[in-house]
Amino acid sequence: MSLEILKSLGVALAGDSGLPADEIPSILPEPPPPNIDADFTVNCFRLAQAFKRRPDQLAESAERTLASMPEVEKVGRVKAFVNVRMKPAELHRQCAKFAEGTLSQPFLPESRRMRILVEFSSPNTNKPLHLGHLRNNAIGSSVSSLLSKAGHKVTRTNLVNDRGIHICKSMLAYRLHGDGITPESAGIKGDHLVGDFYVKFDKELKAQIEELRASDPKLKNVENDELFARTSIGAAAQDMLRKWESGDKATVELWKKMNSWVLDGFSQTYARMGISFDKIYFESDTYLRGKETVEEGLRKGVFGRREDGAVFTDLEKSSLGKKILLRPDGTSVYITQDIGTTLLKQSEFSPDQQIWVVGDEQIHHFKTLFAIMKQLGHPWADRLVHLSYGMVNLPSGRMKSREGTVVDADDLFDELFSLAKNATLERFEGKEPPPDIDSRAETIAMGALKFMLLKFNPKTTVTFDPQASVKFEGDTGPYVQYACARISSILRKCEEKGVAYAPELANFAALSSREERELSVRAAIYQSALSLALEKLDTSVISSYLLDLAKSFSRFYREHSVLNADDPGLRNARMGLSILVRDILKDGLAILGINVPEAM
RNA sequence: GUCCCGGUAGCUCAGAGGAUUAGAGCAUCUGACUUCUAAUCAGAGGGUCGCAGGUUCGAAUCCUGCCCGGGACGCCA
Repeated sequence: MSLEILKSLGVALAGDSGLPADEIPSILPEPPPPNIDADFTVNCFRLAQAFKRRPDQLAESAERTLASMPEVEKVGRVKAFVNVRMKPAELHRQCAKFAEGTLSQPFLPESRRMRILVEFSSPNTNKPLHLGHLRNNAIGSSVSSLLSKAGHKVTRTNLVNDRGIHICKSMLAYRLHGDGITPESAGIKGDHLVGDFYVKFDKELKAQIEELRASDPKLKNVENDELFARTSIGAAAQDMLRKWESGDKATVELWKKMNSWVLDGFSQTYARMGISFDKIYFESDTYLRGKETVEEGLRKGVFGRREDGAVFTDLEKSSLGKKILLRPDGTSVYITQDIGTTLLKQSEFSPDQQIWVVGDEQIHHFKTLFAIMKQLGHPWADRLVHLSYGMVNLPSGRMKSREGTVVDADDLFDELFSLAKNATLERFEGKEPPPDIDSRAETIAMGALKFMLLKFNPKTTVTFDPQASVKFEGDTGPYVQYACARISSILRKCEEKGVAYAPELANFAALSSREERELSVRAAIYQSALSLALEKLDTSVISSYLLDLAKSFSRFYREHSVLNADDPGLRNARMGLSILVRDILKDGLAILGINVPEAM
């Protein structure tokens, strides 16, 4: 797919280059720099490789070919950039056709569509979700949507980490100090209630460690981790974990109760974010998996056994060193579980590809996991992907739950909601505020938050400044939403005046201004943005694109009136263009998980 | 010690396998609401692209070395 004119160009250039018809590279338009008088640029530096020609030669051929086309008004060339200006009617017709194609059908050819399983979020059930989880959720969810839009069959999964010593910490603190309190009796969300006990445990642990140190000067240089089991509270937590693993009734009951509180809280947070999963795995169900696979690998000689009985694998060849898979006592480690769940997901859904959205501190872990899958001879092992992302820091540094510096997800939602509501109220000063103000404010707040999380490349460690990040002006989600709301408003006004859109009346030849041309071309390159985002698995490409398109629209809006256009031909052409732009903005925002209010 | 990621305007970030005069938002300053919504638009100032070499007609981009920041290299998860 591309502009018709560029498809023809591709055919001509391929003919010159002796490429077979089914290997014609698709040529996507690029916006020209502002000082060049053209609608779009054909970048032959980028195309040179695909056409197996030298950039300058390719550009010369392209220039000649384009100059001979009737739709073309003017062609210019700077080095290997061919700048094209089309006759307005053709420009708008071809751009609209191309952009509509992108909206209405998956942009990957059927032969390249796969079944893909994405795992993201994966929270621990000992504390509520925070800003870091929100970045994970936003990335995982938007990448899943992008993959679907491309034409892949996507399964969204979440592996909830609901067992282990950290869970027992909250449980123990609850048993010691809970006094029968419940989310209902306390009037707080279950995940927050449990999180509070986690913090309590940690405080008490710290105090006990201090006591220990004070009582014995030899402990001065011993790590806190090593002192854990020597505190009464630490030992009790370990004991609780053992009891849980052996199925002790009272322990399991408490665990079930507290976990259900946390999971209830999570569902509310997910629901508010508009995130859902096709399958939720619980580590309490899966944590014993992987052992059989490791033992089988041992029998087949893929893995080795150490003198003390531990099972390990040698990944020296991949320069990953040796990795323990089973401890000397036969118990499994973190990666053993991941081996198990990877195979479980593989057998349940037979995906062609699995993607994990997990923080970049686990890059090494996933390299190891993938190398082991390859050792085990799985043909899909080459396609496993760790989509890693950087931390979200505060201006003051890292967020630390133990120090109370985490930005809580629910609190942030509430804060953004009230800011959005106040901003909306300000705009209705002296007037009756709209009845749907709460839903508007919620849409705007979530739009601002998700856009903020998704406008950066996932790999970068980002700084979240609570003061600055919470704005609704500039490069933000609300800016893009606002462009949509304005278009809706234009269309409402048109309808009120009885001049609803009539495509057959549109005179696209009349759209000759710089703003109108630019807007059409931006709309047409939507697919380029999606393709690039897919290739990089980076939805920030889409955020940037949507900002550009919204900016182009805002400029157009300032310069040209739709409703008061000189004649029906021009008005309908502008309406058609505006509708297309709104549809693209909505479509792109939907990939990012952002809704659009009808009015703002 | 080894490996990975980053260092671009005061701040937060874009700059796809080299390529048209390095971009955007915020912040600062100037201008635009009797008009389809000013959550907007137009404009100004602000950069030795961490440093030093190299490859190239051409480097923020590729190569080497160094400096700075973050992370990983667990029988933690």
